[in-house]
Amino acid sequence: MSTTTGRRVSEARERLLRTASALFYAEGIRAVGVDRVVEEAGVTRATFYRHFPGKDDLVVAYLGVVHDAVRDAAGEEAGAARLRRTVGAMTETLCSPGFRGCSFINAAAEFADPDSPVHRAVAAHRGWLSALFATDLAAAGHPDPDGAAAHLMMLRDGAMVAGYLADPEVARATLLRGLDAILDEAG
Amino acid sequence: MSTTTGRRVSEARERLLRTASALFYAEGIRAVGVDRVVEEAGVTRATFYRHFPGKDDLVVAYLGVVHDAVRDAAGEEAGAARLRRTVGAMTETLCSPGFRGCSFINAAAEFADPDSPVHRAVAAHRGWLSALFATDLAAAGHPDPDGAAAHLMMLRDGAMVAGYLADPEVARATLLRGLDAILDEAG
DNA sequence: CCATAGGTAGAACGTTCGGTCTCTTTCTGC
DNA sequence: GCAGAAAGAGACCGAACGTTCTACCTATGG
Repeated sequence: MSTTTGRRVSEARERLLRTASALFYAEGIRAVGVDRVVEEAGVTRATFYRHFPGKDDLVVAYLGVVHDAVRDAAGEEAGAARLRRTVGAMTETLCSPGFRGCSFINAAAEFADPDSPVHRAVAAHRGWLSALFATDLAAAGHPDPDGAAAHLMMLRDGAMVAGYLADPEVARATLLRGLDAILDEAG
Repeated sequence: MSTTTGRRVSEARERLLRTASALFYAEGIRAVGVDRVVEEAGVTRATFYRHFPGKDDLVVAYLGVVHDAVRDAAGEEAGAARLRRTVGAMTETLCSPGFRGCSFINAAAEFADPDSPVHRAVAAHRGWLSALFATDLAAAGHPDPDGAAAHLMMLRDGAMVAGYLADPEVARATLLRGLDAILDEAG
């Protein structure tokens, strides 16, 4: 077990990932070069390439960070409560300053090739989220969990876009109202 | 009036714009360089820079082409009919092969700076579309045209994303059903 | 018939891109 | 105290980026 004691899982790697996440989200992925990330992380190029095979891997790691945050916000036990918690967390993010839309939707806009690792990561997250919605809806006794999950996913996507390019408060209220309506269809 | 007779408003310019539109939409704006556009349009760099001050202007022109197409699909006389026609045209696009989402949402993902000409063009189109929705809703006798327009805009945005990253048929049906529900609130 | 505008052709600009390299320093575990 | 991994410093690569340039050709309109 007891692996390298000192700086645990590489302090430089964490700084790299944190810096890249902020930059990619705020300015766009293709708009930010490796130079920028490396410089603002206070790390040398050599160090970057020791931790990541290439820029694409950094992008995938960035999306992994966002995915983990959503997963952690959701929690464990399936049901209407988790659904409200998950969607509630989204509406919080939606209205916070610096919100620039959904990381995954934005990434898919930049990486069109379905075979690209980045595009695959987007598809994986969206598949996971849809499945979570469907599971919770089923646990809440919804007669058509899959259809309702697809519907809810669309509402969420619209809210994410509107939170960036329109009024976040309206987006928040509309998404919450939509969730209530879907939950009303269940028991 | 009678300006240059021959090739009307510059054949080369039109080829440039057509090629750029296809490329930008299919692969992303930052992913496509001037070299690619110029080469695939069968035109030299000098010709490109005689017609466009720079790449940004080409991007804005591309968004203008898309905007014009939406405007033409909408038509003139305000009301429920125009609303159905406009949204109906969107659901057609949504389900057609090669659909890669909304040009404006995708452009905003790549151009984060609100002062950028590209971001401004996105905001302008979205403002125009929201206003069109509100006008039609008001003409149809909706009690809260602005609120309903914001709601419809969110449904549209969600459908655009879902048409690209999820099931287009579901997106189409859900958007159409949402429009009906909103129209039911009116007379 | 000549001026002019729009086109082609293609070299070149400086910058940035993603990525690789060598050399030295620092820290940890044995 | 010494081996070895992790990181710093920074030069370097070829390619692509957006952009500018000169030179020549070819239509038109006056």
